[in-house]
Amino acid sequence: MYRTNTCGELNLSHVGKNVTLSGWVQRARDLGGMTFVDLRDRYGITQLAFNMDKNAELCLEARKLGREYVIQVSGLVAERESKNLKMPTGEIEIIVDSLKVLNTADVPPFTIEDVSDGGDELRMKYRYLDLRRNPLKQNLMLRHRLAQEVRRYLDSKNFMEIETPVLMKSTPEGARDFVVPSRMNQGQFYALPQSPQTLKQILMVAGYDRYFQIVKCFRDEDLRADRQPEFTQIDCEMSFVDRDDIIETIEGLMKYLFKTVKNIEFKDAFPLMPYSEAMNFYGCDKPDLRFDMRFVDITSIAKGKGFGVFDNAEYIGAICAKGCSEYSRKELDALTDFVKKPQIGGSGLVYVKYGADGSIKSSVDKFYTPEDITVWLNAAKAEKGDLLLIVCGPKEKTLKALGELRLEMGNRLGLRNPDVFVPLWVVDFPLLEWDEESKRYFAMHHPFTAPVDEDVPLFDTDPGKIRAKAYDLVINGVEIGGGSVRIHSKDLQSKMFNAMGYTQEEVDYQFGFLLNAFRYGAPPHAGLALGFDRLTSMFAGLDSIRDVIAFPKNNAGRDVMLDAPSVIRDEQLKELGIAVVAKKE
RNA sequence: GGUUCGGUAGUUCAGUUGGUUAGAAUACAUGCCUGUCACGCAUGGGGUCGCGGGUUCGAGUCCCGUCCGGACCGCCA
Repeated sequence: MYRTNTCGELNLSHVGKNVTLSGWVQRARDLGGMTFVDLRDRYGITQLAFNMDKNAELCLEARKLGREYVIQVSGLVAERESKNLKMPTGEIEIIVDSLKVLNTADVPPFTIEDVSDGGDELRMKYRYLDLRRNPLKQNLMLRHRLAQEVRRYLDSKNFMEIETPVLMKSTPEGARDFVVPSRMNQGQFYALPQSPQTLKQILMVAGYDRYFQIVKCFRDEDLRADRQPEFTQIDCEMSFVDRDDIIETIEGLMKYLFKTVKNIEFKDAFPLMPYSEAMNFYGCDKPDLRFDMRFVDITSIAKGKGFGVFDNAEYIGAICAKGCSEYSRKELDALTDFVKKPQIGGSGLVYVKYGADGSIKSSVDKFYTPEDITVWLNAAKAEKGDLLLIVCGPKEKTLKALGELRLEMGNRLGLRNPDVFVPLWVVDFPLLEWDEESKRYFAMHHPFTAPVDEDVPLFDTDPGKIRAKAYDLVINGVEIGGGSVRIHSKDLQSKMFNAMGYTQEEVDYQFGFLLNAFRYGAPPHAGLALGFDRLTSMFAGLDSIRDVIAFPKNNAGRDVMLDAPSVIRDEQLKELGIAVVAKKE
């Protein structure tokens, strides 16, 4: 028997018991007359004590132990002479009477401590060592807990977990597909699912009216801190429901998760915000509502006073930064530089300092009287001591820049506390998005998304104005999930494909299987998918999803531990009927 | 495809206007130490300054190229 107990569970109540433990050597402290060894396993750390007086031979053995050696010890649980109340097992130690080295270990390339000295690349290469560290272990335990609670909750609501295939069919729109060559059908390819979208809709046709799956999805796009080429979704679909049923169900799930996993209670319903409001007042479709700082449109009241930059602008917007009227020239210059960065896209920044003494000082004093500026301050509900930041230019671009500036100010003012969670639903997204390059409409969500009923006539007049029965769950500025009510009527689906410029042949080739299914009694249905990695990282208080994934890929989409992707043998290629044009060795 | 930051000891980093033998901490090794728990003290080994080219009397430092890594933009229905 390798062990009678784990390294995390022994305490004063076990004193006097003989136990056997197995684990890794965290660290050894050799004091000369005695040696202490911290033994670690998944459950914790237990101190082992070796004494020269009592057992010199064994103590000398213990001195030879290196970091990360795998050992097995037996001995007596004893109360410590000097306790360490910082650790759960800190009141006891094991007086070891037998020690067995199960395996030696090379010196690890970085320290296996809570705060490691290892850089990202090294930790990825030796991921199995990184995963021994507490922070990573906590993250994976959190992920496991969340997955179990998701299953428990959805099961209690009559959802069925049904697996869908990983070898699927390539879809033309949306992200690039990862493809898998078929040996038995040479020249043909499977695609890995970007989401099980079409199959879950077919499950609705099949009558499984409440489906869910915690499922891997794949997108061959560039990576980010919060984007991996393979990621996990909590995928849901329901029949005989409308938008508000989905919102209610998923909100119930989220509240349950927050309560059971983080002990945070949400009493009120999550607010609904139309897409247009999010864009006009926060400059993005996933506003961070941990702080207010809504945009104030001062276009009409700031124009026409002879200040060319404003007079020629399509839109002039302001945000009010509370208590920032004493910002220095240097700070304002830094903010101006921030706004003018190419990624942000603003052309410049105008400020108004509303001093605590009621004084008004702005960068446009030459063009505006204090009375003019007071009108802006009132519009922004600014108080003495506040700072007004104003950006102007083409409307869409300016809203985006102002949105980035708002987040930057939120960071600077410490208003984005990771321990505070503010959820909302963004609704009424546009159904279609015009693409300048290909001169046609694309589905903003996907081509099976239903339009808002009263907007259907717009298919014939102004498709760009149609609102969709789509909804995103946003928490703290992060898109946690999204979904829609699906089209189940053949006529409506045709209108949709027409608006997107599809020919009947293209529709049949790409979506024939789904439309066929819909001919046999498709129920009204709707669904949603939650980003499981993002949800977990948010619960863990992390910005990156990499540390909540056991084996993530790096910035370039590589697994540096496995060294994948890699070239394959010529025989393999030949068998698949594939010729590689350019090989990257 | 683009922007930007970085690459120096096993590891994390410092390294001044270009200047003589490239440092610190930690890890590692050895020795001392009987209540440590980030133990302590002493000693020691450890470097292709990512790679290639250039400027220069002289390059870790400046220039060009390239590779690798991070963050971001594009992209992600």
